[in-house]
Amino acid sequence: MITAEPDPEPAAEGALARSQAARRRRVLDATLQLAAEGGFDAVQMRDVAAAADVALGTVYRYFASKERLLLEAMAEQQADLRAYLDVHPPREATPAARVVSVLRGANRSLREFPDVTAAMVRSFGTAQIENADIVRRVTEIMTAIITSAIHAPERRAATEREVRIARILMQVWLSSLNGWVCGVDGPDRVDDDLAAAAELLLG
Amino acid sequence: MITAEPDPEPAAEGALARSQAARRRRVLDATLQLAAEGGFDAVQMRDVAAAADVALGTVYRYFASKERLLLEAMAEQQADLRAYLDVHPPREATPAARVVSVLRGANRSLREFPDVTAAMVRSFGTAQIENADIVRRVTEIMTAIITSAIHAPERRAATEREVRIARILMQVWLSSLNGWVCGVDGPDRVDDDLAAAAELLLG
DNA sequence: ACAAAAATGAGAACGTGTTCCAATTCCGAT
DNA sequence: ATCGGAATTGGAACACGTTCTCATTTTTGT
Repeated sequence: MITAEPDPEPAAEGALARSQAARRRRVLDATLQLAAEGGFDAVQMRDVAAAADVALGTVYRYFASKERLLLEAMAEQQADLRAYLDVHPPREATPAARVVSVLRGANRSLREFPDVTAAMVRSFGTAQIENADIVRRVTEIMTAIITSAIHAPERRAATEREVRIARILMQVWLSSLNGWVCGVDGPDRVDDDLAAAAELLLG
Repeated sequence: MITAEPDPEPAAEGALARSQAARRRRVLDATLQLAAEGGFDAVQMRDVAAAADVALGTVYRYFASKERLLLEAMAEQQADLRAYLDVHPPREATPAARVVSVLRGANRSLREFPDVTAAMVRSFGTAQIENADIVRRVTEIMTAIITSAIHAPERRAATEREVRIARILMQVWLSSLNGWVCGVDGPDRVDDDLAAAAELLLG
């Protein structure tokens, strides 16, 4: 079992690493599944463990808290979006139009699973110091998505000013999502806020 | 006891209303006290009740949840700030400078009690639909504070553009506070973000 | 002053996130 | 094939937000 590797995957270290990766994935998938069905409250750790076919303690071995679990799922989601956009950059003519296009697309996805989005945004809003690293990672990915949109398709380095603008847009995005999932505003408001901000900052 | 009113207060409806107001105040004060000492986690409902010299059930009669309790405290805090600024409007020459001045002052206060701020911002970030009304109230007050700063000392109605800018600044403010209380950024970053945004939007 | 109604107090009880533990299983190396 | 250590399991246990009950007090209307 040490030398014989029936697994076509050449990268993985060994059986342990593979089964751990599989476990981790099952837990994340169970989380998304439960969140899609009933939002934050439906993501109950005992249920996550059961759905992932794993013991409760194992969930906590992989994710230190429910908050962390949802934040890691969020980071993964954003990383996926970023990877997609690397392959399919926006084709609009102006920076403002590209930003609006990208973020509208992202919001369209988020709206398809409002409970998942709500669970993630809520976890984001409650994040504590012990999760600062993922929160930072998420914000960095979101900011990177926006800077890429600003000067796509050319991939030069972002200017100081562009970085500041991207950060503001990221913050508007997050605040607006929060307003949506809280029920303060409708989902269209997210798009509207971002379009207005992009216009004012880049138009 | 019906006609005789030893209380100098003429406005209140009756003894009940007065004792209720007093109770409510005690609960809010106890909340702030506990939050100041140990942040969100130290605001434990049983402790709030004990510190306010009130039964646990009574706390819940006045505030439907811990989240609501902290959000009402936040709304009150913001309302106080707004009232203060009505009396002491910023005297800087440009809109951007006035906005920066007002928000720096607000942040200075928030920094004095970081745990209180953290508790409030955290409650804001987790808000559910049942608290949409206070979340909206808080955001409206914050936005009003900013619009006032934009065109103080003259008190004309805000233009459409000004309202949109004020909303963006409010969202930047909230996101930045969230970044601070999460430990992602230092407290100075809040001021920096707002100064940069004000410059870009109003400069 | 008295009766009905509302508010409060005191505390038990429940749900869910989190922690902890003993027993077991699995992996990697000899 | 087997051993030592790590990972996992299953489940108990704990903490705190929340709900509920019932007795007691306070307020209101007559």
